[in-house]
Amino acid sequence: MPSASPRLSPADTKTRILDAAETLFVSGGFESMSMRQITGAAGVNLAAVNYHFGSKDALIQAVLARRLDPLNVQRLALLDAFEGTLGDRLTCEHVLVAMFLPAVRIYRSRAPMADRYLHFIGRAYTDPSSVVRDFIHGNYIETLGRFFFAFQRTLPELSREDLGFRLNFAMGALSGVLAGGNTQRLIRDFTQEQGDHEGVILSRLASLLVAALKAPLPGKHDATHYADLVRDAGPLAIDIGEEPTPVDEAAPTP
Amino acid sequence: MPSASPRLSPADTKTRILDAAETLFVSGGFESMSMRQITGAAGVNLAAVNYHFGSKDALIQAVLARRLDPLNVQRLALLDAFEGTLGDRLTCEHVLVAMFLPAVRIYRSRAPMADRYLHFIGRAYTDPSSVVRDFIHGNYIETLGRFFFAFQRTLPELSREDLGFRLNFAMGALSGVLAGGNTQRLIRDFTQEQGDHEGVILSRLASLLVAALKAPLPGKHDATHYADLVRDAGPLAIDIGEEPTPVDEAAPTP
DNA sequence: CCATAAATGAAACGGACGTTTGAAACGTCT
DNA sequence: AGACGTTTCAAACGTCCGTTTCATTTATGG
Repeated sequence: MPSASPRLSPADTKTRILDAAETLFVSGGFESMSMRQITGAAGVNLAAVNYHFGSKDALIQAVLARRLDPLNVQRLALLDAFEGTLGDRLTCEHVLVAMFLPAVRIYRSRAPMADRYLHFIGRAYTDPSSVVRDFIHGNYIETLGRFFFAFQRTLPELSREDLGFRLNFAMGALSGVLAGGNTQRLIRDFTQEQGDHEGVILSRLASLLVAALKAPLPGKHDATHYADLVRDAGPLAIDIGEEPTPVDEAAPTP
Repeated sequence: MPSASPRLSPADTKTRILDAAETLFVSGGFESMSMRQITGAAGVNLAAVNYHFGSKDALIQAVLARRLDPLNVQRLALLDAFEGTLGDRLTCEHVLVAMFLPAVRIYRSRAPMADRYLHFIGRAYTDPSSVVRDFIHGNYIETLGRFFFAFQRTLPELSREDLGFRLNFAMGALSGVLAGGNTQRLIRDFTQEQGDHEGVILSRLASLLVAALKAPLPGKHDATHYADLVRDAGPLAIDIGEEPTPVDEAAPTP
């Protein structure tokens, strides 16, 4: 009879911890995943996380970096390639493709894992904990900055702050969708009956985001159409309570 | 000299707790807000939360219900009014108006508070904790069900599951946008230079969501356009690591 | 084969968590 | 005034948290 539990290689231990932490993070967010849950699910000792990563904060940063770093590398490489090839003929659509094609390709190359991967991205971008938010902001502001200037080149009529805001809008919408999971169904739906060529997927996704990025023209007709509906609705007595008293951030208990 | 801290009325105590909890929830999510933070910020005793609400879980449910219940009441009333008035002439756009007009009116009626209000809604719909998720799902599945059938009436060509999925998509996108905060800027942007009549706001919002709800027609032209861009991108060597070993949800430490 | 570094294991650390307790302070009656 | 129900208060409860310690086991190089 072989030994009951053969020792794992160090690389295996680190990978098992990362995998377990990633799963728990997707299902409950950063604050709700405990070291004992992580190490228990990974089948390693409780002290292993602090030994291999240093702390829980450092662990979640490793979890995030493992998935998001290669994505950003590919995005920047694609943007560089487009800019080098096209020069001034670069369009807003090219930049969008550079942003989303890497994720779409990952989806297609790893079908069983891709759904989880995209769900993870959505969770990472919407997690409320400051550890995750600060990491996302700190480590990807560089990538976002590059894309910001690229978009600015292709949409010169937008001011700095206009563009920054609309980029936030587009990223927020995408994150919200991904955080809901079930992106496999999303992509299948967006590519119905056409075969899932990457071009089709991207055209569906981009058509929504281009609408947010390019300033919608006034379009009096639509406005008045909805104004009619609003008039039909009549007045609504809405009461959502009083203005809350501001919270002072003083220490709770000394 | 008057007494240092005059006793508050019970209603004030409950309201102060709700306000403080709401603020802390928006800034850090459910799991990261502690009872000592909440009561400290509200200026009440630590035991007050358990006395007035019973538990931390019950408190967050009260926080959520205070803001979301009146919203759903208004949404359902508006939907009823539309259905009663229009009958079979009800359109997909009417149902969208019934869903979003209450939030838009709240925004307009309480300018300084509305931004925080919409930010709160976004956080509530994206919080990863199971307490919040279960409450959202349990208490609003009824409202969602009513809107589901209304949408189904106006979009009969979509199957049950098709429509359910696309509703999830639309709600996810909206939640992601709202969770990012700064919705004041969003609405100002969507209504630029036209005065912020409700009809204009809704036409901007709805134009995005209608695109998600109504099945996008194949549109070969767009697809091939993006396919060209994808071809320009060339092959990408993407490695996101191995398939993670599944996590067994066994108890961490007995 | 033994010395050395790397990795794991079991157990405990101080602290923060949500919750409970029991007494004190308050408002409200007859 | 006094009794009663309600609300506040300080203090402590047991539990779980992230982290640390230190002995032990495993792999590696001379």
